[in-house]
Amino acid sequence: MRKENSTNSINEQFLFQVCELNSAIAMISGRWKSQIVYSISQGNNRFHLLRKELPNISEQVLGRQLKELETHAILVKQEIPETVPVGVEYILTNKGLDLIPILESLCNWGKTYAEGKEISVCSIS
Amino acid sequence: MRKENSTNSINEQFLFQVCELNSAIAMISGRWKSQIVYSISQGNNRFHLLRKELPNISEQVLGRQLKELETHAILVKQEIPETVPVGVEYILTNKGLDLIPILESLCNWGKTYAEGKEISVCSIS
DNA sequence: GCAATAACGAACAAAATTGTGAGCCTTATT
DNA sequence: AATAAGGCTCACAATTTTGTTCGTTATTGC
Repeated sequence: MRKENSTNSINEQFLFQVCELNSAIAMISGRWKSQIVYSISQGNNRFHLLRKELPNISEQVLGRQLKELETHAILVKQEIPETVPVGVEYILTNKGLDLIPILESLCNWGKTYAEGKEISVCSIS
Repeated sequence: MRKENSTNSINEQFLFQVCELNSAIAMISGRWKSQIVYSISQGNNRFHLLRKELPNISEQVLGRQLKELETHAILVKQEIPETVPVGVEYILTNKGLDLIPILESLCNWGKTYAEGKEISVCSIS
């Protein structure tokens, strides 16, 4: 899927080395990702619950995003024992949980300015 | 460039309405964007300074990202008076400045786990 | 027997992002 | 006269992300 030596991925690697900020953002950007993380933190930790929360997502896309979040160790998949067919729960790791307050501040930042807080420049430079 | 009625952009709109979190992330994701914002906050607020900081970026791409950040009111362009040819400074708005501490926490979050902090799940659920 | 639920995977297609090559304007310097 | 600095823009190509279609496993309900 990824070309190892495209300028695009070379640049991506370069940024990852400049600062972890860039890899952090790469982990949480992606169409549904941060919303999925947030929904799981709210208790929607099953495949079908997430589908209900995100009615427009297709199953393939949801599965793909979950797998990527798992790759980045933001969540883990756990089979629920004694269920047939076997049910699966998605659990945030401590890494994923640490992300929640940051997502909340991003959310508040967005809200503040969407609700009309004045945007200006501080001209004393 | 954007198709108004693609599923992709419908889904994007849907997420924007679910929570400002998603629009916030949309504003800062994009190959060089958060690094540019951070660099400007560190004083690299001219086109050519940013090029020095990001040696692999092309002028076209830098210009495009700056314009998008301007569209989202994260920064503004200001001509420096009395310069010939006219110089341009990029200044973070208060919206952009408010973003900096959030970017810093994201950066720390990334660093913490990249440096090997143990990742685990809290099994008391 | 047929549909539904839960949880995906593979292959492919559509759309979006990112990068490339070239060009433009003005002034100062060599 | 040619080149460089500073700051861009356009059209197009390459790459990546996102979405679609179909198929799978196993069990319960009608």
